[in-house]
Amino acid sequence: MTSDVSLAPRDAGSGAGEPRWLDAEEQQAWRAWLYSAQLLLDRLDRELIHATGISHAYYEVLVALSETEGRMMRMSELADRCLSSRSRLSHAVSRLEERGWVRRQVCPEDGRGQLAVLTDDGFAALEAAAPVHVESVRTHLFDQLSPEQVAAMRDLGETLLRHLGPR
Amino acid sequence: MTSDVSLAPRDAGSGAGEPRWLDAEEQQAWRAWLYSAQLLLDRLDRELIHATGISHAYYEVLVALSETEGRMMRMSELADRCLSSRSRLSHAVSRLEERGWVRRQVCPEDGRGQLAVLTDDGFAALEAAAPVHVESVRTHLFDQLSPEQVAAMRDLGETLLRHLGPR
DNA sequence: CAACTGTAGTTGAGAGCTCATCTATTCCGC
DNA sequence: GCGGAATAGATGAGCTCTCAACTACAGTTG
Repeated sequence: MTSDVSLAPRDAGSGAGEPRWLDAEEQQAWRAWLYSAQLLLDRLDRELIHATGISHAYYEVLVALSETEGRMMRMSELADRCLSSRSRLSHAVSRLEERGWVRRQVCPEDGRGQLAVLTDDGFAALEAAAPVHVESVRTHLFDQLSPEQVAAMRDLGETLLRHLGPR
Repeated sequence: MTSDVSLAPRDAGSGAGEPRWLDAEEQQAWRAWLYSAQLLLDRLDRELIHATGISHAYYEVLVALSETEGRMMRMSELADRCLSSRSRLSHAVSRLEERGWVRRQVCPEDGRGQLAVLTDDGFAALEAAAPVHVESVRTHLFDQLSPEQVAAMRDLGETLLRHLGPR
């Protein structure tokens, strides 16, 4: 009844075979997953922005950089790690540059390439944001789940990643 | 090692108590969930846009309207159902109106209110999009999961919704 | 080493979202 | 039934993301 695919299935095959509609069980599972994912992502993003001024997307850029030695990374690699398009990352780095948290540097080995480098200010901003973010994740995710549910969450995520992931 | 909270915890409590950092297990679970959720939402959205020109956000508006009798709903209620802000929905409905898929109508019971009404063209667009979307959901989600995993997904989603959900 | 092809990254226009603000209407207390 | 508070929704500026060029360099082939 409450589903995104609850349109009455047409009976005459209209091109590509009969759609494989979801049954009631599947719809409830799908809806629950979709709503909870949207709400959780939204909540984490908002809390991070409210407390630190950094969106989750930008936070991930800073984190990725902070984890490399030298705190620098090629733009393309950084885009991949952040599940971001090159264009999106390029814009994002430009804005992080304006804040003084990242700077660009030509890549020595490849004249086409650019290295994004995390500045000390950027690292400091990340250090300030991390405790806030981890607390959000605890509050809205782990504190709500039993150990078995956490295991199931991991299993689910890894299963889907094997299908969806580039890595 | 590969985490968004893997910054070295400072030992001196610096204001709000020691952050409850994630351990390795938790980080893997969190990463797997986050990446898979982002990739799945992105994939579904793109496939829907590519095949039908409707983004998932707009699709949900059409679906919500199609499920009511009279195919109409108050703006606020529609916003709630779509996990959307009022402003966002107002903009969205304006664009759907331009396409001729939705029209606005003053609410009889409340002079302040507006009813969003799904037009026949809008319903037809939805009917065309639904099989495409359900096939995406099947391919990238249900086809990848065992029945036990589907049950776990539902359980997870519902648990999180009890905490996050307004409803 | 000249021409072609592929790769890395940037840019700008346009679409969608957020936030603050604004208008119109209803509800409530007196 | 009047004045103030609350509610419904719209609007516009600013930011982010996407998509389609576009520039610049690298690698490859003759």
